[in-house]
Amino acid sequence: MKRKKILEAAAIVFSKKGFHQARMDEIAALANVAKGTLYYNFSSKSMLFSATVTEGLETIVKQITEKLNSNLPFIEHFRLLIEYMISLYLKNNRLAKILLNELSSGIDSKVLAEIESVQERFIIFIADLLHKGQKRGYIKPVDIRTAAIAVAGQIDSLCKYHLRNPGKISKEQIVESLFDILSTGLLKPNLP
Amino acid sequence: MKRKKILEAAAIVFSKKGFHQARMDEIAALANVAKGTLYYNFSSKSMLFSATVTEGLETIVKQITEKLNSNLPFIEHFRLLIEYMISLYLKNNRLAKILLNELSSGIDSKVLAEIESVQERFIIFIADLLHKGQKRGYIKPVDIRTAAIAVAGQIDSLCKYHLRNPGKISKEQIVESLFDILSTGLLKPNLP
Amino acid sequence: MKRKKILEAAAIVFSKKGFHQARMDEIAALANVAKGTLYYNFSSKSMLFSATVTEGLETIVKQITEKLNSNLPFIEHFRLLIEYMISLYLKNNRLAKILLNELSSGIDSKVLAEIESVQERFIIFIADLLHKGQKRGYIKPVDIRTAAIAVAGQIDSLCKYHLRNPGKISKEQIVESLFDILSTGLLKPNLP
Amino acid sequence: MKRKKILEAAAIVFSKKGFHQARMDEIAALANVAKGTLYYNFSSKSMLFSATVTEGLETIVKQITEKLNSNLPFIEHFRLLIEYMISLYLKNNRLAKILLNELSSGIDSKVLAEIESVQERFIIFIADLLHKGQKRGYIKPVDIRTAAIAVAGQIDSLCKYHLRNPGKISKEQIVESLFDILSTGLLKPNLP
DNA sequence: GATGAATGAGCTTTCATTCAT
DNA sequence: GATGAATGAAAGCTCATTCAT
Repeated sequence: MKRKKILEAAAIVFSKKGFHQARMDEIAALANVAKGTLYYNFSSKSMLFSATVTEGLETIVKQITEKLNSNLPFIEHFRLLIEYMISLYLKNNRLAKILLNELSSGIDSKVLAEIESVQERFIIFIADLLHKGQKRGYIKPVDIRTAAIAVAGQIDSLCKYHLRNPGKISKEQIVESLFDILSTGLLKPNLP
Repeated sequence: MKRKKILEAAAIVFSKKGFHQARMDEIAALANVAKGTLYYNFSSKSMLFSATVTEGLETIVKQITEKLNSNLPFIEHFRLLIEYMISLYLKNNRLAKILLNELSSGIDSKVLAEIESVQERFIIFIADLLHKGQKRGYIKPVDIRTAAIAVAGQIDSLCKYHLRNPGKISKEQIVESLFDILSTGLLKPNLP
Repeated sequence: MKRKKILEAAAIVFSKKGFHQARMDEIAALANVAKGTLYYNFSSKSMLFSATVTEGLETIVKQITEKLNSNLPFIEHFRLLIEYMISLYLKNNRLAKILLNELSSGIDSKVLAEIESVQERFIIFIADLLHKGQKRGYIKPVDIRTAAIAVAGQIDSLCKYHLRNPGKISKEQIVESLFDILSTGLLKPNLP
Repeated sequence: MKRKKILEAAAIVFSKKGFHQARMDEIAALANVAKGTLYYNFSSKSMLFSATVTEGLETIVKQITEKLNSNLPFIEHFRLLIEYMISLYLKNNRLAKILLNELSSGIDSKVLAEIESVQERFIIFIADLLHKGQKRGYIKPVDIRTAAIAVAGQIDSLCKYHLRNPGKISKEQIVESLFDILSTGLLKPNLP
C-alpha cells in the first residue's frame, strides 16, 4: 500500500538531504502521495525518520548475515565482510549515510535515542564478526568495540569520498586498500 | 573587531548545530552583536559559514604543522600525528565536525565548492605527511590518498563515539587503538 | 441505531470543546463508529451540530415541563423552576453550554440561524413561565423577555463558575442566591 | 509603534471570532502588518491573546473606577455602576466578550490560567463594589461573590442579546430592567 | 448501510534577509 | 559602522471531507 511507497521515498530524501533539510512536501511528491497521507501513516516527521532508519537496518543486517554464512578460511571471510559492507554502502548508501551520520540536534529526544540505538546495533554487528575472528585466533587482542568503530569510520569516509568524487577511486581500490590497511597496517614490517 | 567576535561565535554555533540548524539569531547573540551586524560583515549565512570554515582550517593546520616540525624517528612522528589530530578534534571538535562532515545540500553551490575544497585541503595535508613517510621508507606502498581518507574516517568516527558516550572509551585508548591498527593492522602476523 | 450513538457522542464532544474545537475523529471514536459513518448519517459537521442541539433541546424542555405541571403556589413554582434549571444545567451542562453560549462565527449561516432559533425557543420557554406568573399577579410588570434573558444569564454564569471552581459554591448556595436575588433583589427594603 | 496596532487588531478579531477561530493572518492584515511582525512582538498566538486580555482589563477597570469616584447616594451609585458596565460592554464589547466567555480548551495552560485570573479579578472588582454597599447598609446580607457572578452573568447575556438582535431591546431598557431586577427582584412585594 | 485510507486547503510558526535610522 | 524592527516565503502539521470497497 502507500506506507511502503512512503518509506522508500523517505529513505531517498532523508539520505540526500539529511533529517532537517528533508521536506515533507518532497517526500510526499516523490511517493506520489498527498502530504496528509504521510501524517496518516506516520505521526510526525521524526517518527517517519525513525521508521525509515529502523526498517532499513533490518534489511541490511539480514543481507550481510546471509552472505557471510559461508565456511571460508577467516581471511577470505574478512575480505568478504569488507567487500560486502562496501557494496552495501554504495548500493544502499541512502541508509548507510543516515546510519553513520545523522545525529543532528533538534530531533525529538525519543527518536534521537532510537537512531542512536540503531547505530549501536550496527556497531555491535561488526564487533560480533570481529569477535568471532579473535576467538578463533585470527585477530589481534585489540579492543573489539574500538576496532569496530574504526572499521565503520573508514568505510564511511572512503565511500563518501567515492560518491563525492566519481572516478577518482574505484570500488575495487577501496576494498583493496581497506583490506590491506585493516589486515597489516600502514607501516612496513621489520622496522627498528 | 566585531568580525572576529562573530567568527568565534559562528564556529561554536555552526559546529554544535550544523549549517542548517544554526540560526543567525543565536550567532549574533553569542557574539554580543546585533543581527544586522552579521550582514554588515558577511553578505549571507553561507558566506559566514564559508569564512568560518576556511579561517578555522588555517588555524588547525598551522597548529599541527608547528607540532610536527620535530626531528623524531618516523614512528614517533606518526604516533604524534595521530595523537595530535585526536587532541585537536576533541578540543576543537566544533570545526573538525564541519571539516569532516558537513556537506548538506541547500548551501549555495559556490560555498559548497569552497567547503569541499577546504575538506580536500585537509585530506591533502594528511596525505602529505603520509607521503613523506613513504618516501623515507616507513610506509607501505599503498595509495596515499586512500589511506589519508581512511585515517580521517577513523579519527572522525572514534572521536564522535567518544564525545557521544562519555566514559566508554578514554582518549588514550583511542590513540592507542588507532596507532595499533594503522601501524600493523588487525590480523595476527604469521598466518598461513 | 448508529445515528443515536452518534448524537450522544456529539453532544458530549461538542459541549466539552465547542463547535470549532470538536473534531469529527473524536466524535466517531466516542460513538464507536467509523468516521465515514458520521457523513453517512449527517451531511456535514455543521448539520451534525444542528441536529445535536435541536434534538437536545426537546429533551430538556420536555423534562422541565413535566416537572412543572404541579399545582403549587407560585413562589414554590418559581423556586422549583430555578432549582430545576440549575440541576439540568449541571447534569446536562453539555447542552446547556451550547444553548447559552455557542455562537461562534464560521458556522454555515443556515446552521447558525438554526442554533439561534433554538436559543430563542429556550428564552421564550422561560419567558412563558414568567408570563404566567405575571398574569396571575405574582411578577412585577417588567419586560418579560428581558427578564428571561437575565435569568438565563445568571444561571449560566453561576453554573459555569460552579463547574470551574469545584467546591467554592455549592449547588444549594446557587439556588438560594439566585432565588433570593430574583425574588427580592439585592437592595434592602425601606431605603430612602 | 506596531505593538499597539497589533493589540487593537487582536482585540477586534479575538472578540469577533474567539481564540481558536481567530486567524493570525486576519489580525496581521487588520493591523496592517506582516505576519512575522506578530511573532516579533508576541511569542505565540496564546501570548498575544493573553496580552490582549490583560492589557484590556486594565483599561476597563481604570475607566469604571474613575467614573465611580463620585459621592452620590448609594442607589445612584449602584445605578451608575450598572449603567456604566453596560456602556462599557457595548462600546468595548470585544474585550468584555472575551472576559466573560472565552475559556475554550486547547489554550496553553499557562495562558488559560492567566485568562482565568483576569476573569477572577473582574469578578472581584464587582464584588468589592457590592461589598462597600453592604457595609454601608444598602445591600442585603447575600453572599457577595455569588451576587457578583450573577450580576456579571446578567450583563453578559443581556448585552449579547442586544448585540445579536439590534433594535429588539434598547440600551436604556437593559439598564432599567437590570437595575430593577437587581434592586428589588422580580416578585411583587407583599405576597403571602 | 458502513468503512477507513486518502486527500489538500489552510493553519501556526520560523528565520534569513532588508533597510531606515 | 552598527542597529533591530519588520518582513514574507516556506515549513510542519491538522482535520473536514470524499470515495472505492
